[in-house]
Amino acid sequence: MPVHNSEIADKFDRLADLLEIEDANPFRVRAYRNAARTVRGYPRSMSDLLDDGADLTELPDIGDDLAKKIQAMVETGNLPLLEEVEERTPPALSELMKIEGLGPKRVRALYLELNIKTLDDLKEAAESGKIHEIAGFGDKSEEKIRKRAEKFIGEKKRTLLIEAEDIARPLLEYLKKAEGLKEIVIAGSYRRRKETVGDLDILITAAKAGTASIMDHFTDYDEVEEVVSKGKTRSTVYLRSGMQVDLRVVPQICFGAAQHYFTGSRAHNIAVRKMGVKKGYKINEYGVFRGDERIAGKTEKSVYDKVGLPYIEPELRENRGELEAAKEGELPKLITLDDIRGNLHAHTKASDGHNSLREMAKAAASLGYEYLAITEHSKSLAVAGGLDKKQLQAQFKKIDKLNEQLDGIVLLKSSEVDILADGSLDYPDDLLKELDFSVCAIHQKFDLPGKKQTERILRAMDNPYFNILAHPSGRLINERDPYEVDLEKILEEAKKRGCFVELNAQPKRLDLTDEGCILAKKMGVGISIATDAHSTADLEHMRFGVDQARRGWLEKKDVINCLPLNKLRKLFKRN
DNA sequence: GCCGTTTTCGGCCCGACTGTTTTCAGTCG
Repeated sequence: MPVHNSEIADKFDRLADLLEIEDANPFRVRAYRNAARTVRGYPRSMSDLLDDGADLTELPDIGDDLAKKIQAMVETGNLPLLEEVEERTPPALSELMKIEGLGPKRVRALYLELNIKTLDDLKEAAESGKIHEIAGFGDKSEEKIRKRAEKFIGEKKRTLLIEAEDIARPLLEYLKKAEGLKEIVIAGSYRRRKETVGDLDILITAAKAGTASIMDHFTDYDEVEEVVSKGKTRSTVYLRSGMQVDLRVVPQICFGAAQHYFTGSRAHNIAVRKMGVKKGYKINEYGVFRGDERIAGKTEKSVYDKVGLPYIEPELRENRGELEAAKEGELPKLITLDDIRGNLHAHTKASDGHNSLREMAKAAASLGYEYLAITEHSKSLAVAGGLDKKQLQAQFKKIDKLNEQLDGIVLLKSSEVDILADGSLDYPDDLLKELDFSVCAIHQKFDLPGKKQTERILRAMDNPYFNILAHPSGRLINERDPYEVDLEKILEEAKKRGCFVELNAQPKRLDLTDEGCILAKKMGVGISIATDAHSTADLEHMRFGVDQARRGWLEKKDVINCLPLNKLRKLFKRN
């Protein structure tokens, strides 16, 4: 079983935590964290890169030493240095650092003074009142640690973007009523449209700095459960939903610089600030400074301008090559929702959807689409009301009839055809021939070994009536891991065969991932952004798909459902 | 441990808030 990038990154992160607790050189610690970030976010697996004979030191923040360590982990699964460090410093200490308010220094103090090694040790010490006796800890610290250790449940789950929107919307409306407020924007990963967000970063500008009344208004919000910190320019709270919200208030003149700063990503910001340093500037949330002189910061564009770059869209700000592309004038012109001309994956009552053909058609037409494909499940997927041959042909007749009555939109005859365990398709060719095109997907046997799963999909693509591979990883965010599959191989073969890959826009799927999109684009495989709608309301999830596509650098030309219908039909004819 | 238009050593992004402090360390983002 090949070692995943995430496993390598986790090991580096754990090593960084433990070294930090040991009071190692902070820059060395940071080097491991940077490497973890690079590896975790890299679109191809380290194992594949090494197979191809790639030089890992060409990756950002990976030097000779870390390249060797990565190679060792790929080959043996082990990181000997981590094991060595774990011999002398209890591994569970890195868990304790996840508790709010406990960093390396305090975890170290707790360990050295009270021999606290685990969460249980910590709870016990807090209960018995031993903690406040340590130098640097007082009654308040002890009480906070006691409370937080008690309800600590480990890794905090990130929230789906669509759920974050539901939390943010009423909060935003409430905050807008604050006195003295000029502008308000949600920054952070929410603005970068990441598929999940860890917290909400809200930025407000006010006529004057240090507007205490705005902070009071914020912490008075009736969903606030706990105020973690509260200052003049920055406050943090937890809402009842569990969502952490950070609010920052800056003067209006700093809006652009602050927006840039709080939108991140961290890696992108650090890289931009480094570029500023080279030019003799200091960049922070208040602006761009040359010495004491403030030379930019009113708009984000002015910040980029000072480091010699064009404006970079928030979705690209991950330090995944956007700065280099910007320098070269090669930034993509990102796709927008308006570029979408149709939707190639939708269900009706005939299988497991909630609306009729006509209702779906009308809803799609009202979104301005030229076409909507009806893609009921195929016969093997009985749990989802899969259609047999007769039922499918009956539905096609209905579609033909409805198409005669519809104006401005065309329903396409399709099906979400199951890819069976052996790689064959769930309908015979003579039936598949009747489809305008097919959307093919895996719905069972998720746990095949990677090689078999990949072969299964390749075998399916051999069928000349295979057009689009739906939700290619099968993952459900926070619920189900992706199945083992060699995406690069699949994309390579899809390109050869004239097949396409879906970016499923369901907020829980968003499958392809952003990194998958980057890879598909690089390999020249066309993408269908499709909602997999099971109701008329689901059709509007298209915007999440477009968000993800933008994070994946996709342009209008990379997305097949930006084409008019006549051109799209030609794409589906395989020879 | 990484990195280099200040290039193989000597730097490494930057500011706010809290608590325990008498001027700052630790933590966080």
